[in-house]
Amino acid sequence: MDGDLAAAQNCSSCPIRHRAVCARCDDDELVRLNEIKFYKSYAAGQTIAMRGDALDVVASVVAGTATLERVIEDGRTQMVGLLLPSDFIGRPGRGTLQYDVTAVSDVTLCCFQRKPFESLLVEIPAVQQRLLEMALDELDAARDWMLLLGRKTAREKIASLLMLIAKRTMHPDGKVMGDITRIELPISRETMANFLGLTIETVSRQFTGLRKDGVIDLDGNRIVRIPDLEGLLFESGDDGDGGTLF
Amino acid sequence: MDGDLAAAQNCSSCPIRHRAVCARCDDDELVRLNEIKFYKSYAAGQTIAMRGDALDVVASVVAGTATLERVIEDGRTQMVGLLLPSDFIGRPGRGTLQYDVTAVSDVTLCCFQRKPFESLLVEIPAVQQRLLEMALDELDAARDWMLLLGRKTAREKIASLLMLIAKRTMHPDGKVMGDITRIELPISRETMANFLGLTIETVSRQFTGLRKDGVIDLDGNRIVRIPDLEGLLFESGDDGDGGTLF
DNA sequence: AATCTGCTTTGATGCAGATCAAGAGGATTG
DNA sequence: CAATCCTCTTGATCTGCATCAAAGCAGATT
Repeated sequence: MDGDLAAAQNCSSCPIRHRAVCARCDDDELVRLNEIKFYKSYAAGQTIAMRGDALDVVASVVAGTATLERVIEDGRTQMVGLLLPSDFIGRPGRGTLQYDVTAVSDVTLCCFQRKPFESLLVEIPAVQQRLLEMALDELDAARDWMLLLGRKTAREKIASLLMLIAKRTMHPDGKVMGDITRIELPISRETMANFLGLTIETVSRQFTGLRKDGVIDLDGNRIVRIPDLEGLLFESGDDGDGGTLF
Repeated sequence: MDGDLAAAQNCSSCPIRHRAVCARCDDDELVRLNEIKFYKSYAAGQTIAMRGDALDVVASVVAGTATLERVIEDGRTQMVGLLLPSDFIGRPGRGTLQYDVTAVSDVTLCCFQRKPFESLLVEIPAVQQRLLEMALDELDAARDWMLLLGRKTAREKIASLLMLIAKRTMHPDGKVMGDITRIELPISRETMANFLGLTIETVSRQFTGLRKDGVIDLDGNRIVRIPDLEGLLFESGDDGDGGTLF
C-alpha cells in the first residue's frame, strides 16, 4: 500500500466511531487503538492493494468508496464487495490479500499494522466481538448477492442494485436522509456491470428499458429518480421481507 | 427445528472436536459447552429449518451434509452454502434465519440454545475467536463463489465444483486421505445446478462434455475419476494460486 | 471553437445456456 | 417380472445476454 499521509484525527470526532471495528470500545480501549493507528489517502481510481500482496496492514474505510474485486487472467472481473465508510479491509491471521482493492472515489483509511492489531484483538474483546458481527453481516450480504448473480435476470439485477442504493440513501445509519425518489449512482456503468455479472452494454440497455417502462427516470447518467419504489421492488424479484443486501 | 434425539456423545471422542467452534477450547471450557449441548438428527431430504423461522438454537454439523439455500417465489433456487461436518449453523445476535437449511444426507447436529451459547461466547474467548475465523473463511468462500456465479462458463463452473470436492477429499483436515483421482459426488445433479446457477440439463451436458474430452471419467453418476488433476484445474479457469473455495 | 478522450447509448448479429420434450437406466414395489 | 418412480441423459429449439461495431455526448485540452 502507498498513499499520502492524512492529518491525524481524534477518534472521538471520527465519523465512523460508532460503526467501525472500534464501535464497542470504551475510552481507554480507544486510546490503545489510537496509539497504533495512522491514516492513508488514495485518489479516485487508484489501486489500494492487489491480490497476492503481503498484507501487513489492516484498515477501516473512513471516507470514500472502494471496491473488492476478483479477476480472471483473461480479464473477466467480478466485484465481490463494496467498501463504504466503516467497512474493514484485511483479516487478522492471514498474511496475503485475496482480492484487488481499488478506490472508486477519493478514499481515506484508518490503518493498523496487522501484528499489533492482532495482539489488541486478544486484549480487547470488544474489537473481536464487533469484527465478528461485521463479518457475519458481510457474509449475509455476500450470500444475498449469490442469489442475484446465480438466478436473477439482467433487469432484476439492475432493479436490485437500484433498490440497494436507494435503501442506503434512506438509512446509511438508520435514519432517513434526503429524497429517496432521487438517488445518485456512486459508480460507473462498468463498475455496475462487474458488480452484477453483466456487460456495460446490457447494463445500459436495461436502464433504457426501465426508463421506457416508466419504472425509473434518468437525469444525466448518474441521477436516477424513482417515481414508484414499490414498482422497482417488484422488478427486483425480491419479496421485500428479509434480504437486506448490505 | 425437530428431529430425533441422538445418543449423547463425549466431546473428547467427537469427530469434529478440532475443527468446529470448540476447536480452541481447553478441557474446562469443553465441560461448560458439554453441559448445554444436545444432539439432533435429520433424515436425508428433510428440512432442518426454513427462512424466517425463529432461530433460538445454533448448532454444529457433526455428521452428514446440509445445504443453505435462498429461494425466489417462482421457484428459482440458489444454494448459498454447503454445510459439512464442523460447519456452524446460525449466528449469535440474530433471532431469525435467513436461509432454508436442508439435509441432503442423514445429518447429526450438536445443538446449543442460542441465549446460553451467547453468554458462553462472552465468557470463553476461544469460542468467539474460532467463530470469527470460521466466519472469515466462509466469507472468502462466498466471494470466490461470486466470481464463479457471475463470470464463469458452465464448463468452468462444473470443473471448479469438481476441484472443490477433490480438494476436500484430499485434505478434509490437512492430510491426504484416499485416492484423489476418484471422488464421490455427495450431491445430486439438481443440487449441483442450484449450487452453480445452472439447470440440471446443462450440468448433465457439461459432465458428458468433460468425459468426451477425456478430462474426467464417469463411473455411474456419482463416481468421478480424474486422470489429470492439472487438466481439470485448467478447465476450472482458476490459476491455482490463491482461491481456496471452501 | 475545435479536437481529443473517456463514458455511454444504440444497433446488428451470434451463441451459450435455458426451455421443452422424450427417452434411458436403476431402484423400489406389488 | 412387470409396473411405477426417480434421477439422469440426450435431442431440438428458443432466447437473453454477449459480442462486435459505430455513433452520441460531455468535460478537458489547446
